[in-house]
Amino acid sequence: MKEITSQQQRVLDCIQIYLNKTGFPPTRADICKKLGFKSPNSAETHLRALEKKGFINIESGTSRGISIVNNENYINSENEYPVIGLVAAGSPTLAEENIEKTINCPESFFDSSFDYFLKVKGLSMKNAGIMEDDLIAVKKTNDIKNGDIVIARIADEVTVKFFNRKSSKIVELEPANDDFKNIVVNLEQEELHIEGKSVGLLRKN
Amino acid sequence: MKEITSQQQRVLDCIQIYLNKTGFPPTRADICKKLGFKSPNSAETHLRALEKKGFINIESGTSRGISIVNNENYINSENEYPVIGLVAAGSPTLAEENIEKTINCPESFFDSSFDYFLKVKGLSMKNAGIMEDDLIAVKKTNDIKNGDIVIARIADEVTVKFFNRKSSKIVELEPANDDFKNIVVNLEQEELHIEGKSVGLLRKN
DNA sequence: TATTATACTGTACATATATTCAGTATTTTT
DNA sequence: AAAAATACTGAATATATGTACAGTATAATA
Repeated sequence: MKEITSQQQRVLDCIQIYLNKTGFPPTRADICKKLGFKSPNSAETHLRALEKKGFINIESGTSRGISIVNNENYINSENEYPVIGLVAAGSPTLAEENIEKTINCPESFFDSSFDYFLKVKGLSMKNAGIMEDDLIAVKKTNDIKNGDIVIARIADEVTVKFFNRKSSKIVELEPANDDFKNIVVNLEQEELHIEGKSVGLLRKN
Repeated sequence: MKEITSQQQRVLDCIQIYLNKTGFPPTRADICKKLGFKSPNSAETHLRALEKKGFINIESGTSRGISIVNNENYINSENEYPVIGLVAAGSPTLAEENIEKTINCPESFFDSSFDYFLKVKGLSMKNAGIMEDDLIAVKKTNDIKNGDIVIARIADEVTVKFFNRKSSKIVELEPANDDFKNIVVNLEQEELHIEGKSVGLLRKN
């Protein structure tokens, strides 16, 4: 890290003091007011210099987008995961690829990483403990083993089922409910898309 | 300080997370993007409500002029919740009040706040989609309605069941599995402790 | 029953703000 | 001696942003 000048130090201090006082960073104009500059460009050039020397980060195009570079730790592995609605999982139908809402959840929440939550409709996986409106944590992957719970798509019909490869050509998608039948897919005749597999489940009640 | 709603908690969490990540507060649009709102006014009204309740300060006319009010209650949005093992939920037996591990989870994760995760043994609640090793989010409360899934204790036997008050003296604890029978509790003869109720469920697979 | 609080979408607009360009001047580095 | 960095003023502008206004809908409260 390059050497800081006394004026740049004043600007850096000013940012820190402003942050302590208000909880958010100053604008260029705020810095000018505090340090007696008459042009916002005075602050701007100092900020650029501080950024170049590694004392701060500036988020371009963002108001008050100044952050003081702190030597260490951001323990931040938080993310907003989208919740996508599956219209009917009983007899599989069209999936609405609409984000209903998002859920904040640590990245390491399930044993494996995942990409989104799928809201289940229907009871075809009832005996696997997957009920209506449950949220399945879906990981987009093609690494599927027999017995995995997969989110499968045939044409534009999406369904949640157990995966079971019978042969190189035949895959069976098995429900966990006696009221539903196995879906036998002949890969030579139909195209089977595996959207992903379940790595966890979330229920709010 | 007034009570915060779950949506307001999500907004508050969002602000804290954004602050941790960037070093400055989010705009209304940032909050909308993170939480899936489509109108900046959604964020605005939540912010006004949070300000009114004393959780944040808003500097009027100031971009990103949000600061979280420093209070003891609100440490962080995230918390480590203990996972407690329930030895056998089939025929209810002793509960090991040992913390197996902890899980990091936002406070606002379920629709209601909760106190710990209970790891389920047995399949007595199978038809309610509660399977072996599932984690039930338990809220310690005595505010129980018929149909709630409760964590009940009779003497030192703990079990998860549907709650059903039959009369002032009789409570039935109902399993969700035909292989199990109802537990009829005569409150005049036996002491029934309600440890809490289920407000959510978490499964890792 | 009326009212308030909550929880949103959607549009619009004034202004807060970042940022560029054009200068001037001094100091430091190459 | 030339180039680059520092340290400013001043004006201009595109856009980032707060915020008001107009709706819709549901739940809680008085």
